[in-house]
Amino acid sequence: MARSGGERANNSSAFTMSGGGELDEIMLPGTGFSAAGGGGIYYDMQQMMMPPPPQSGFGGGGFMELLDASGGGGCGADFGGYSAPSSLFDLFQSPFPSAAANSTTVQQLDLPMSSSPAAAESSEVVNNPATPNSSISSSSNEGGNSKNSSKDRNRLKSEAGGGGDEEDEDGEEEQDQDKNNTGSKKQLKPKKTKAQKKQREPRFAFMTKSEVDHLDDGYRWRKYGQKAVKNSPYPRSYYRCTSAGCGVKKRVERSSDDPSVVVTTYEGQHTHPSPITPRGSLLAGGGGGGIGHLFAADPSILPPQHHIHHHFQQQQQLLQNAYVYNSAPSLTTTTTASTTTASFLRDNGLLQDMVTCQMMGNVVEPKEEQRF
DNA sequence: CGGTTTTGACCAGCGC
DNA sequence: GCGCTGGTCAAAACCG
Repeated sequence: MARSGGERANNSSAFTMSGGGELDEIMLPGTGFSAAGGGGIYYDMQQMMMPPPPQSGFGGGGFMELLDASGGGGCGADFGGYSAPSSLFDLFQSPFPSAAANSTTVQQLDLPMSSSPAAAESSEVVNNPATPNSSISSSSNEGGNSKNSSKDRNRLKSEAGGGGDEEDEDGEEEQDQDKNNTGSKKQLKPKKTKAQKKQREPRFAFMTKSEVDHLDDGYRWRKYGQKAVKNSPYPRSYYRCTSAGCGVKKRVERSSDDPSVVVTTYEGQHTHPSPITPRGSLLAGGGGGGIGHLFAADPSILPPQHHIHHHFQQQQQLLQNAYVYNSAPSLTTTTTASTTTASFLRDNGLLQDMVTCQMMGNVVEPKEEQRF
Protein backbone atom coordinates (compact mmCIF):
# COMPACT_ATOMS: atom_id res chain seq x y z
CA MET A 1 0.00 0.00 0.00
CA ALA A 2 1.08 3.11 -0.61
CA ARG A 3 1.57 4.91 2.24
CA SER A 4 2.66 7.99 0.99
CA GLY A 5 0.83 10.66 2.28
CA GLY A 6 -1.36 12.54 0.47
CA GLU A 7 -2.20 10.28 -1.97
CA ARG A 8 -5.40 10.71 -3.24
CA ALA A 9 -5.45 7.54 -4.47
CA ASN A 10 -7.35 6.40 -1.92
CA ASN A 11 -10.39 7.96 -1.72
CA SER A 12 -13.52 7.17 -2.17
CA SER A 13 -16.49 8.57 -1.76
CA ALA A 14 -17.94 11.09 -3.39
CA PHE A 15 -21.30 10.78 -2.50
CA THR A 16 -23.33 12.95 -0.56
CA MET A 17 -26.00 11.62 1.30
CA SER A 18 -28.79 13.54 2.02
CA GLY A 19 -31.54 12.89 3.87
CA GLY A 20 -33.35 10.04 4.29
CA GLY A 21 -34.90 8.09 1.85
CA GLU A 22 -37.37 5.61 2.20
CA LEU A 23 -35.76 2.69 0.77
CA ASP A 24 -33.46 0.88 2.77
CA GLU A 25 -31.08 -0.38 0.42
CA ILE A 26 -31.08 -0.99 -3.10
CA MET A 27 -28.52 -2.22 -5.28
CA LEU A 28 -27.67 -0.32 -8.23
CA PRO A 29 -25.85 -1.27 -11.14
CA GLY A 30 -22.41 -0.80 -10.45
CA THR A 31 -20.32 1.75 -11.32
CA GLY A 32 -16.85 1.58 -11.48
CA PHE A 33 -14.56 3.47 -9.53
CA SER A 34 -11.56 4.77 -10.87
CA ALA A 35 -9.61 2.08 -9.66
CA ALA A 36 -10.96 -0.62 -11.38
CA GLY A 37 -14.00 -1.87 -12.01
CA GLY A 38 -17.43 -1.66 -11.69
CA GLY A 39 -19.34 -3.35 -9.26
CA GLY A 40 -22.59 -3.38 -7.84
CA ILE A 41 -23.69 -0.76 -5.70
CA TYR A 42 -25.44 -1.45 -2.69
CA TYR A 43 -26.83 1.35 -0.94
CA ASP A 44 -28.98 2.22 1.78
CA MET A 45 -31.69 4.32 0.55
CA GLN A 46 -32.96 4.82 3.87
CA GLN A 47 -30.08 6.86 4.59
CA MET A 48 -29.90 8.09 1.19
CA MET A 49 -26.95 6.66 -0.07
CA MET A 50 -25.85 6.90 -3.43
CA PRO A 51 -23.98 4.74 -5.64
CA PRO A 52 -20.80 5.75 -7.00
CA PRO A 53 -20.82 6.56 -10.52
CA PRO A 54 -18.41 5.49 -12.88
CA GLN A 55 -16.03 8.01 -12.69
CA SER A 56 -13.69 7.94 -15.18
CA GLY A 57 -14.45 8.59 -18.50
CA PHE A 58 -17.68 9.93 -17.85
CA GLY A 59 -16.53 13.07 -16.96
CA GLY A 60 -18.28 14.84 -14.50
CA GLY A 61 -18.33 14.88 -10.93
CA GLY A 62 -17.92 12.17 -8.64
CA PHE A 63 -20.12 9.75 -7.32
CA MET A 64 -21.00 11.86 -4.58
CA GLU A 65 -21.67 14.65 -6.71
CA LEU A 66 -23.79 12.53 -8.63
CA LEU A 67 -25.71 11.94 -5.72
CA ASP A 68 -25.30 15.24 -4.49
CA ALA A 69 -28.43 16.31 -3.08
CA SER A 70 -27.70 19.79 -3.59
CA GLY A 71 -28.47 19.22 -6.90
CA GLY A 72 -26.78 20.70 -9.38
CA GLY A 73 -26.78 18.94 -12.21
CA GLY A 74 -24.12 17.05 -13.13
CA CYS A 75 -25.39 14.05 -14.54
CA GLY A 76 -26.78 15.51 -17.48
CA ALA A 77 -23.73 16.77 -18.80
CA ASP A 78 -21.78 13.91 -17.96
CA PHE A 79 -23.96 11.31 -19.15
CA GLY A 80 -24.20 12.19 -22.58
CA GLY A 81 -27.03 14.29 -22.57
CA TYR A 82 -28.98 12.82 -19.96
CA SER A 83 -30.18 15.57 -17.97
CA ALA A 84 -33.25 14.77 -16.37
CA PRO A 85 -32.57 14.50 -12.78
CA SER A 86 -29.96 16.72 -11.67
CA SER A 87 -28.18 13.85 -10.31
CA LEU A 88 -28.50 10.28 -9.77
CA PHE A 89 -28.93 11.17 -6.35
CA ASP A 90 -32.01 12.92 -7.23
CA LEU A 91 -33.15 9.98 -9.00
CA PHE A 92 -32.98 7.98 -6.02
CA GLN A 93 -34.49 10.41 -3.86
CA SER A 94 -38.06 10.23 -3.60
CA PRO A 95 -38.65 11.15 -7.05
CA PHE A 96 -37.29 8.07 -8.26
CA PRO A 97 -40.03 7.03 -10.39
CA SER A 98 -40.09 3.54 -10.76
CA ALA A 99 -37.52 2.76 -8.45
CA ALA A 100 -39.14 4.63 -5.83
CA ALA A 101 -42.28 3.01 -6.48
CA ASN A 102 -40.75 -0.20 -6.39
CA SER A 103 -38.86 0.81 -3.61
CA THR A 104 -41.69 0.08 -1.76
CA THR A 105 -41.05 -3.17 -2.80
CA VAL A 106 -37.79 -3.06 -1.51
CA GLN A 107 -38.04 -4.41 1.78
CA GLN A 108 -36.33 -3.04 4.50
CA LEU A 109 -34.93 -5.67 6.43
CA ASP A 110 -33.30 -5.17 9.51
CA LEU A 111 -30.02 -6.22 9.08
CA PRO A 112 -29.43 -8.89 11.25
CA MET A 113 -26.25 -7.60 11.58
CA SER A 114 -25.13 -9.00 14.43
CA SER A 115 -28.21 -8.60 15.93
CA SER A 116 -27.41 -5.41 17.13
CA PRO A 117 -30.34 -3.71 18.38
CA ALA A 118 -29.39 -0.74 16.74
CA ALA A 119 -29.65 -2.24 13.51
CA ALA A 120 -33.18 -2.37 13.82
CA GLU A 121 -33.57 0.95 15.21
CA SER A 122 -31.21 2.57 13.18
CA SER A 123 -30.86 2.92 9.89
CA GLU A 124 -28.77 0.46 8.85
CA VAL A 125 -31.36 -1.48 7.70
CA VAL A 126 -30.45 -3.04 4.81
CA ASN A 127 -32.11 -4.69 2.39
CA ASN A 128 -31.28 -7.88 2.84
CA PRO A 129 -29.36 -9.50 0.57
CA ALA A 130 -31.51 -11.46 -1.11
CA THR A 131 -28.82 -12.80 -2.54
CA PRO A 132 -26.84 -14.05 -0.24
CA ASN A 133 -24.07 -12.90 -1.82
CA SER A 134 -23.69 -9.71 -1.40
CA SER A 135 -24.76 -7.65 0.81
CA ILE A 136 -23.05 -5.26 2.39
CA SER A 137 -24.63 -3.51 4.53
CA SER A 138 -23.84 -1.55 6.70
CA SER A 139 -24.75 -1.80 9.72
CA SER A 140 -23.36 -1.53 12.49
CA ASN A 141 -24.45 -0.07 15.21
CA GLU A 142 -22.18 -1.40 17.35
CA GLY A 143 -19.76 0.34 15.61
CA GLY A 144 -21.34 3.48 16.24
CA ASN A 145 -21.53 3.03 19.79
CA SER A 146 -18.32 1.63 20.27
CA LYS A 147 -16.82 4.23 18.29
CA ASN A 148 -17.91 6.77 20.56
CA SER A 149 -16.76 4.99 23.36
CA SER A 150 -13.53 4.22 21.99
CA LYS A 151 -12.99 7.65 21.05
CA ASP A 152 -13.82 8.86 24.32
CA ARG A 153 -11.56 6.51 25.78
CA ASN A 154 -8.88 7.36 23.49
CA ARG A 155 -9.34 10.89 23.89
CA LEU A 156 -8.98 10.49 27.46
CA LYS A 157 -5.80 8.91 26.81
CA SER A 158 -4.76 11.42 24.46
CA GLU A 159 -5.88 14.28 26.37
CA ALA A 160 -2.68 14.25 27.91
CA GLY A 161 -0.93 13.81 24.82
CA GLY A 162 -1.88 15.17 21.69
CA GLY A 163 -4.42 14.57 19.70
CA GLY A 164 -5.27 14.07 16.46
CA ASP A 165 -7.12 15.68 13.94
CA GLU A 166 -9.80 13.42 14.43
CA GLU A 167 -11.27 15.48 16.89
CA ASP A 168 -12.45 17.85 14.45
CA GLU A 169 -14.25 15.42 12.60
CA ASP A 170 -16.29 13.68 14.89
CA GLY A 171 -15.58 16.04 17.25
CA GLU A 172 -18.56 17.97 17.47
CA GLU A 173 -20.67 15.19 18.39
CA GLU A 174 -18.37 13.45 20.54
CA GLN A 175 -16.46 16.16 22.04
CA ASP A 176 -18.91 16.83 24.61
CA GLN A 177 -18.66 13.43 25.76
CA ASP A 178 -15.05 13.66 25.97
CA LYS A 179 -15.20 16.67 27.96
CA ASN A 180 -17.27 14.98 30.37
CA ASN A 181 -14.95 12.26 30.76
CA THR A 182 -11.85 13.71 31.50
CA GLY A 183 -10.46 11.31 33.65
CA SER A 184 -8.10 8.70 33.39
CA LYS A 185 -8.36 6.17 30.89
CA LYS A 186 -10.33 4.02 32.98
CA GLN A 187 -13.00 6.39 33.55
CA LEU A 188 -15.78 5.50 31.40
CA LYS A 189 -18.21 7.65 29.97
CA PRO A 190 -21.61 7.42 31.16
CA LYS A 191 -23.31 4.57 29.67
CA LYS A 192 -25.81 5.35 27.17
CA THR A 193 -29.07 3.75 26.96
CA LYS A 194 -30.16 2.49 23.71
CA ALA A 195 -32.18 5.49 23.21
CA GLN A 196 -29.28 7.60 24.01
CA LYS A 197 -27.01 5.84 21.79
CA LYS A 198 -25.59 7.95 19.25
CA GLN A 199 -27.45 7.72 16.13
CA ARG A 200 -25.66 6.16 13.38
CA GLU A 201 -24.71 8.10 10.47
CA PRO A 202 -26.24 7.14 7.28
CA ARG A 203 -24.37 4.46 5.64
CA PHE A 204 -24.21 3.11 2.28
CA ALA A 205 -22.29 0.26 0.99
CA PHE A 206 -21.58 -1.09 -2.37
CA MET A 207 -19.55 -3.78 -3.89
CA THR A 208 -17.13 -3.27 -6.62
CA LYS A 209 -15.13 -5.64 -8.60
CA SER A 210 -11.72 -4.31 -8.37
CA GLU A 211 -8.23 -5.32 -7.87
CA VAL A 212 -7.69 -2.27 -5.87
CA ASP A 213 -9.08 -2.16 -2.44
CA HIS A 214 -9.26 1.46 -1.94
CA LEU A 215 -11.03 3.11 -4.75
CA ASP A 216 -10.49 6.66 -5.57
CA ASP A 217 -13.65 8.58 -5.27
CA GLY A 218 -12.33 12.04 -5.23
CA TYR A 219 -12.03 12.54 -1.53
CA ARG A 220 -9.03 12.22 0.60
CA TRP A 221 -8.98 9.59 3.21
CA ARG A 222 -6.74 8.67 5.99
CA LYS A 223 -6.54 5.17 7.18
CA TYR A 224 -6.93 4.91 10.89
CA GLY A 225 -7.21 1.24 11.45
CA GLN A 226 -7.29 -2.19 10.08
CA LYS A 227 -8.81 -5.27 11.54
CA ALA A 228 -8.91 -8.83 10.60
CA VAL A 229 -12.32 -9.88 9.53
CA LYS A 230 -13.77 -12.92 10.99
CA ASN A 231 -14.14 -15.70 8.55
CA SER A 232 -12.25 -13.84 5.99
CA PRO A 233 -8.64 -13.89 5.04
CA TYR A 234 -8.88 -10.29 4.07
CA PRO A 235 -8.59 -7.48 6.54
CA ARG A 236 -10.96 -4.59 6.80
CA SER A 237 -9.53 -1.14 6.60
CA TYR A 238 -10.99 1.91 8.22
CA TYR A 239 -10.67 5.30 6.66
CA ARG A 240 -11.71 8.72 7.67
CA CYS A 241 -12.11 11.75 5.50
CA THR A 242 -9.19 14.03 6.08
CA SER A 243 -11.09 17.22 5.71
CA ALA A 244 -11.44 19.08 8.90
CA GLY A 245 -14.85 18.90 10.26
CA CYS A 246 -15.86 16.11 8.03
CA GLY A 247 -16.50 12.96 9.89
CA VAL A 248 -17.21 10.71 7.02
CA LYS A 249 -15.76 7.31 7.40
CA LYS A 250 -15.50 4.39 5.22
CA ARG A 251 -14.62 0.79 5.59
CA VAL A 252 -13.12 -1.22 2.88
CA GLU A 253 -12.81 -4.93 2.77
CA ARG A 254 -12.58 -7.62 0.26
CA SER A 255 -15.21 -10.21 0.05
CA SER A 256 -14.04 -13.50 1.29
CA ASP A 257 -16.37 -15.17 -1.04
CA ASP A 258 -15.16 -13.41 -4.03
CA PRO A 259 -11.81 -11.82 -3.59
CA SER A 260 -12.30 -9.81 -6.64
CA VAL A 261 -15.08 -7.95 -4.98
CA VAL A 262 -14.37 -5.04 -2.75
CA VAL A 263 -16.97 -3.96 -0.33
CA THR A 264 -16.89 -0.32 0.56
CA THR A 265 -19.10 1.16 3.20
CA TYR A 266 -19.45 4.85 3.67
CA GLU A 267 -20.73 6.41 6.78
CA GLY A 268 -21.73 9.98 7.16
CA GLN A 269 -21.94 12.89 4.86
CA HIS A 270 -19.15 15.00 3.62
CA THR A 271 -19.43 18.53 4.72
CA HIS A 272 -17.29 19.82 1.99
CA PRO A 273 -16.82 19.44 -1.68
CA SER A 274 -14.52 16.94 -3.05
CA PRO A 275 -11.02 18.15 -2.84
CA ILE A 276 -10.48 17.01 -6.26
CA THR A 277 -13.27 18.93 -7.58
CA PRO A 278 -13.26 22.10 -5.80
CA ARG A 279 -15.76 23.65 -7.89
CA GLY A 280 -17.86 20.76 -8.45
CA SER A 281 -16.96 18.78 -11.25
CA LEU A 282 -15.06 19.31 -14.16
CA LEU A 283 -17.39 18.18 -16.60
CA ALA A 284 -20.33 18.56 -14.67
CA GLY A 285 -22.45 21.43 -14.94
CA GLY A 286 -22.86 23.84 -12.39
CA GLY A 287 -24.01 23.01 -9.19
CA GLY A 288 -23.71 19.73 -8.87
CA GLY A 289 -21.57 17.43 -9.85
CA GLY A 290 -21.67 14.84 -12.16
CA ILE A 291 -20.38 11.59 -12.60
CA GLY A 292 -16.88 11.03 -12.90
CA HIS A 293 -15.52 12.82 -10.16
CA LEU A 294 -12.31 11.28 -10.40
CA PHE A 295 -10.95 13.13 -13.07
CA ALA A 296 -12.47 16.08 -12.13
CA ALA A 297 -12.31 19.46 -11.66
CA ASP A 298 -9.00 20.70 -11.44
CA PRO A 299 -7.62 20.45 -14.84
CA SER A 300 -4.28 20.16 -13.44
CA ILE A 301 -5.29 16.98 -11.95
CA LEU A 302 -6.83 15.60 -14.94
CA PRO A 303 -5.09 12.83 -16.57
CA PRO A 304 -4.25 13.07 -20.15
CA GLN A 305 -7.10 12.42 -22.34
CA HIS A 306 -5.80 9.28 -23.62
CA HIS A 307 -5.57 8.12 -20.14
CA ILE A 308 -9.07 8.91 -19.59
CA HIS A 309 -9.99 7.10 -22.63
CA HIS A 310 -8.06 4.16 -21.56
CA HIS A 311 -9.57 4.29 -18.24
CA PHE A 312 -12.94 4.42 -19.72
CA GLN A 313 -12.28 1.37 -21.67
CA GLN A 314 -11.16 -0.40 -18.67
CA GLN A 315 -14.18 0.59 -16.90
CA GLN A 316 -16.33 -0.68 -19.56
CA GLN A 317 -14.72 -3.94 -19.39
CA LEU A 318 -15.02 -4.09 -15.78
CA LEU A 319 -18.51 -3.02 -15.81
CA GLN A 320 -19.35 -5.67 -18.14
CA ASN A 321 -18.49 -7.99 -15.47
CA ALA A 322 -20.15 -6.01 -12.92
CA TYR A 323 -22.73 -7.47 -10.82
CA VAL A 324 -25.60 -5.92 -9.36
CA TYR A 325 -25.70 -7.12 -5.96
CA ASN A 326 -28.89 -7.33 -4.40
CA SER A 327 -29.41 -7.18 -0.93
CA ALA A 328 -32.96 -7.70 -0.57
CA PRO A 329 -34.07 -10.63 1.26
CA SER A 330 -36.75 -11.27 -0.97
CA LEU A 331 -35.74 -11.93 -4.34
CA THR A 332 -38.61 -10.23 -5.67
CA THR A 333 -37.90 -7.25 -3.90
CA THR A 334 -34.46 -7.10 -4.69
CA THR A 335 -34.79 -7.91 -8.12
CA THR A 336 -37.38 -5.44 -8.55
CA ALA A 337 -35.46 -2.77 -7.01
CA SER A 338 -32.31 -3.30 -8.76
CA THR A 339 -33.89 -4.08 -11.94
CA THR A 340 -35.94 -1.07 -11.73
CA THR A 341 -33.09 1.05 -10.99
CA ALA A 342 -31.12 -0.39 -13.71
CA SER A 343 -33.93 -0.10 -16.07
CA PHE A 344 -34.42 3.40 -15.15
CA LEU A 345 -30.87 4.21 -15.77
CA ARG A 346 -30.83 2.34 -18.92
CA ASP A 347 -33.96 3.91 -20.12
CA ASN A 348 -32.54 7.22 -19.54
CA GLY A 349 -29.51 6.37 -21.36
CA LEU A 350 -27.33 6.32 -18.41
CA LEU A 351 -26.34 2.83 -18.60
CA GLN A 352 -26.05 2.82 -22.21
CA ASP A 353 -23.73 5.59 -22.23
CA MET A 354 -21.87 4.46 -19.36
CA VAL A 355 -21.45 1.02 -20.16
CA THR A 356 -23.52 -1.82 -20.52
CA CYS A 357 -23.92 -3.22 -17.24
CA GLN A 358 -25.04 -6.63 -16.82
CA MET A 359 -27.90 -6.68 -14.65
CA MET A 360 -27.75 -9.73 -12.83
CA GLY A 361 -30.61 -9.14 -10.93
CA ASN A 362 -30.34 -10.90 -8.04
CA VAL A 363 -27.43 -12.03 -7.62
CA VAL A 364 -24.50 -12.83 -8.37
CA GLU A 365 -23.07 -15.37 -6.52
CA PRO A 366 -25.11 -16.99 -4.10
CA LYS A 367 -23.22 -16.55 -1.13
CA GLU A 368 -24.06 -15.85 2.23
CA GLU A 369 -24.81 -12.47 3.09
CA GLN A 370 -22.03 -10.72 4.59
CA ARG A 371 -22.51 -8.67 7.46
CA PHE A 372 -20.60 -5.90 8.71
C1' DC B 1 8.42 18.34 7.71
C1' DG B 2 3.78 17.23 7.13
C1' DG B 3 0.74 13.79 6.24
C1' DT B 4 -0.27 8.90 5.89
C1' DT B 5 0.09 3.94 7.06
C1' DT B 6 1.03 0.26 10.24
C1' DT B 7 -0.06 -2.08 14.15
C1' DG B 8 -0.78 -3.37 18.92
C1' DA B 9 -3.80 -2.18 22.48
C1' DC B 10 -8.03 -0.85 24.49
C1' DC B 11 -12.95 -0.63 25.28
C1' DA B 12 -17.98 -1.27 24.63
C1' DG B 13 -21.51 -4.12 23.07
C1' DC B 14 -23.34 -8.50 22.43
C1' DG B 15 -24.15 -13.47 22.82
C1' DC B 16 -23.89 -17.39 25.54
C1' DG C 1 -19.65 -12.94 34.08
C1' DC C 2 -16.79 -14.25 30.29
C1' DG C 3 -15.18 -14.28 25.79
C1' DC C 4 -15.49 -12.57 21.24
C1' DT C 5 -15.76 -8.99 17.92
C1' DG C 6 -15.86 -4.48 15.92
C1' DG C 7 -14.20 0.11 15.96
C1' DT C 8 -10.83 3.45 17.21
C1' DC C 9 -6.69 5.41 19.01
C1' DA C 10 -1.93 6.68 18.89
C1' DA C 11 3.03 5.85 18.70
C1' DA C 12 6.23 4.66 15.43
C1' DA C 13 7.56 4.07 10.82
C1' DC C 14 7.34 5.75 6.27
C1' DC C 15 7.22 8.60 2.16
C1' DG C 16 7.64 12.52 -1.01
